[in-house]
Amino acid sequence: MNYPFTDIEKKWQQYWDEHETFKTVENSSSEGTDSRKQKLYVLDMFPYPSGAGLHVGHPEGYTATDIYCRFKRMRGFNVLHPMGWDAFGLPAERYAMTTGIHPSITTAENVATFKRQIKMLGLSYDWSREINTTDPAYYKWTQWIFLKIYNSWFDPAQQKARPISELKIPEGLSGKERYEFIQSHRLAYLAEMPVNWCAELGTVLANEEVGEWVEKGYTVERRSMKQWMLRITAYAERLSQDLEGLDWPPGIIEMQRNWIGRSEGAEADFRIKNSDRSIRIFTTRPDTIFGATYMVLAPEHPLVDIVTTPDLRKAVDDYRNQTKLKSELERTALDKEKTGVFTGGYAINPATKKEIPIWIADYVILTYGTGAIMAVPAGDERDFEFALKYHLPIPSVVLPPKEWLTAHCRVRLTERSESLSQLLLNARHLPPTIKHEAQRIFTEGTLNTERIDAIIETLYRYEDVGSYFMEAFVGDGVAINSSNDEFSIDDLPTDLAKTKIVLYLIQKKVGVQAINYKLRDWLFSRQRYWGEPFPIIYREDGTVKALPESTLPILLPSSETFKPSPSGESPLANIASWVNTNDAETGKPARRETHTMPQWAGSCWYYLRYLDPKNDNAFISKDKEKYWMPIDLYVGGAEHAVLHLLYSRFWHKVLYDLQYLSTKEPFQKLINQGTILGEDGQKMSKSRGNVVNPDDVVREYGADSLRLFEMFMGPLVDSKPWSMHGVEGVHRFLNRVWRMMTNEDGSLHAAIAAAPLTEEQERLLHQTIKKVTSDIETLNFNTAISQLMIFVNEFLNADPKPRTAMETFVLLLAPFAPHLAEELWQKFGHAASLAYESWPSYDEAKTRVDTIEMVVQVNGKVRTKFPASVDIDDDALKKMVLEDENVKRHLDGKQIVKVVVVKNKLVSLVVK
RNA sequence: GGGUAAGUGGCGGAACUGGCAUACGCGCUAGACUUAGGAUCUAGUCCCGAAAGGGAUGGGGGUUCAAAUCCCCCCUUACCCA
Repeated sequence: MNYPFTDIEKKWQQYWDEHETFKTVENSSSEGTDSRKQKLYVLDMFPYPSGAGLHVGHPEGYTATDIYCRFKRMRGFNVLHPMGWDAFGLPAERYAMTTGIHPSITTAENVATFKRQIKMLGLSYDWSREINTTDPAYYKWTQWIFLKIYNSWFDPAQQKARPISELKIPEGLSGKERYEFIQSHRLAYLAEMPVNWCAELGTVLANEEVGEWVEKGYTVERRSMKQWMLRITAYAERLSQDLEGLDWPPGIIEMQRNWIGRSEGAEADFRIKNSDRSIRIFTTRPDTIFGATYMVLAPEHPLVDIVTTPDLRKAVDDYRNQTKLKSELERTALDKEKTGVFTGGYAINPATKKEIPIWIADYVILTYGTGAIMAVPAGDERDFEFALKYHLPIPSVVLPPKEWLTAHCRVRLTERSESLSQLLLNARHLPPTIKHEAQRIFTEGTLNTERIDAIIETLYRYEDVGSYFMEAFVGDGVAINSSNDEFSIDDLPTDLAKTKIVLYLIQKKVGVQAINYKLRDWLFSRQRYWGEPFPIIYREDGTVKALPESTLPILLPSSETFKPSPSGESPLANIASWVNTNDAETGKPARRETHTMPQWAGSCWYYLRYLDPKNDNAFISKDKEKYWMPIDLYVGGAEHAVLHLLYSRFWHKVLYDLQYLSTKEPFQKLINQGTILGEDGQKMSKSRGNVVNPDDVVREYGADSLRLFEMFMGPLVDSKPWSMHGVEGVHRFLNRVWRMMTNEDGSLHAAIAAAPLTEEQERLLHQTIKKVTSDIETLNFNTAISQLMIFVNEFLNADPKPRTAMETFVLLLAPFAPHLAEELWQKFGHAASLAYESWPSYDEAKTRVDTIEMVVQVNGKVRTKFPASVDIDDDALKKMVLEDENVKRHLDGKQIVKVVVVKNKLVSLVVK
């Protein structure tokens, strides 16, 4: 017989709703009430309400935080635990394009489904704080934050954002220059950037979508367009630095670091031959500059037009067109064959003063570094490969260690061989003396390892690296072949060589020390309908004007047309009545910005809005922010390890700099729940047909069983496969709990009585309290549940069942299976919900046993076990050990060399 | 190719700072109750062995009285980066 979970769950969900059991109020000390309560902000990453509804992956994290919150409430914390909807986004828009149903309608439906499903799980959210990023009352403030970002600049001296009004403007700038100076300093700025345009789909794609459509055979083209950028790179250093104090999984911190990709190096100018222009490059290895035998510009680099000679114009243009079709990933993949074309132009290497050819190649990316590199084929894998392919010289500039040379030499010099002789004859650049010496050693037959090493080194020093070695040496070594008539770094180890060459470049005014970040500025425009409109208009003269705060929100027009225009512009561009407006100040006509913000925008700050969701006057009140922030626990999928968390941290820091927030970082502690795989161990997906729907599970076994199983499967952070049998297992457990507590007719079990606990029962009770308490604290829910099972296995058939033990158990079970626990709690005669009952405490002394099983090892093997009283003194114990028959048998005729006693665990004898 | 995490029964997993490997659950086997069972209860369940005993935490080596746990090498898987 199943316990009546459906009725119970419905009943308590209704109770919690009606009594607003989980509604949270601030209790700042000024209000006086509950000021002793410590605040706790526990947050789930809010979902995108897709049409498919919840899958069993969602409840994993939600249940974990719910258990934690319910536990903490019972421990006297003032807990904030909200939920909301990240509801702007592409799928709704796509769906709209095929069905003609407005995204706001599908979104509302999907939210309703998600909410129903989440509510059916009995999660203790404070629903009065529910937010939705598509709600104008919400996105009003998203737009407001954008204005704050737009109206700020980054002061490098103070390393922080400041209001644009505090920007110092150089004297004597004309009106236009002045405007451009200001625009170029804003944290939000317009720039010509490539978008992923797919003509067949008639839409622009997000970077992460490109792969999917290209695979399906569509052509995705890079097309340049003026777009909004956010100057996140200004914060690169702080975003990297402030990871330090966070309680995050080390792997995630590492991923953020890699994404920011800080690298130290130098920038240097290479003058273009027959021109007064020069090409600026960034390199992490300025010490290899003497080995730069050609340059490579990104195909989109603005100087390409200047350096290209008429005869090569066509080849260059063709190549540039091809590049447009490639994604950045394709371009930079190491295993792809490198391609490029010569422009006909030359530059002067500032170190060697030699003319070197300028190429373009798609493996150089315009937005990384300066979009141009000095190619040092001996010191960089990609340059090496490229130089081999196009027969460019590969001189050595850093001497690798011996082992590297031997391992990577193309010729095996292990013995007298034709190859060596051939090698030496072919070597073109060896100084004659060395050549003779080598030949002599060979013919005289005194070729030993040492001499071979010397020959290999000589080849490396004087010959073309590509001819004799298999790859580029990218490590640190000693500089060679690196001098000109006024300067040398020869014989210096890499780190010193770097310093010295940078000083030289600085002195010559052709270079500077520089730090580069892989992080790019954030492309913040989307050519979409279903997103936040920008509070921006363009005046007739082309200048940008930010709309005043008082005009917010700028509402998304309720258009029937969602398709983008053929030009790749946003669908909003088609709505003339919306686009064409007036500048309220001058009354002159103006056009609205037709791009919308990316989905990340709303999720960048949602955690703040929960604190003050109804505030019409501010995005958040200072008091509330101060009371609740930072977030004490943030749980979500690892797929957001980089972008969402980075973008949020960036916005947070801007708002912090502008003194709207009191914390530098939003998410103090972060946990990534693992993926729940299908029953077959594969990722759950419709196409594999292994998707588990939580509705089915709840109908069949109840929400408490679903919750319990998701937590029992294994550690929260691991990925693990689903198992219906496993759900049945925990469901059986809940049935046993029910039978332990109730009679057939549902009344409180007859055996429950005010009886004293046996010593054993008492110990198990206290051990259970202890284990469950510490396991919830550390989020080890699987082992907490095991302990609850052990308890039930013991008490199920006990008679009498001591009432205190039973009531305590209900409280321990409550965070995991709250519906069942509430129902049982009521059966015990309690009128109110147990949500704020105080959590059971335990007595450490009562968790201890007084006899333990002592293990005796002889030479590392367990030979016997016997009961011994706790804390027995060593001498008495030894005596017992030596009297033991089994031990005697193994000691027979041997000497005891050593005795190790581990208190209350074991005795280990070493005998000979 | 680089980085990170992980590899324990038929399966999910447990084992605190090195101290009885396999808790808890699933599955399986036998039995009980039942008209019936995909309900419930009882017992058993790492491998070899009749037993004594021996072996086993991906593989190999090391440190130690003692290693799933610490160190070195290798293999495999997952994720991230290139």
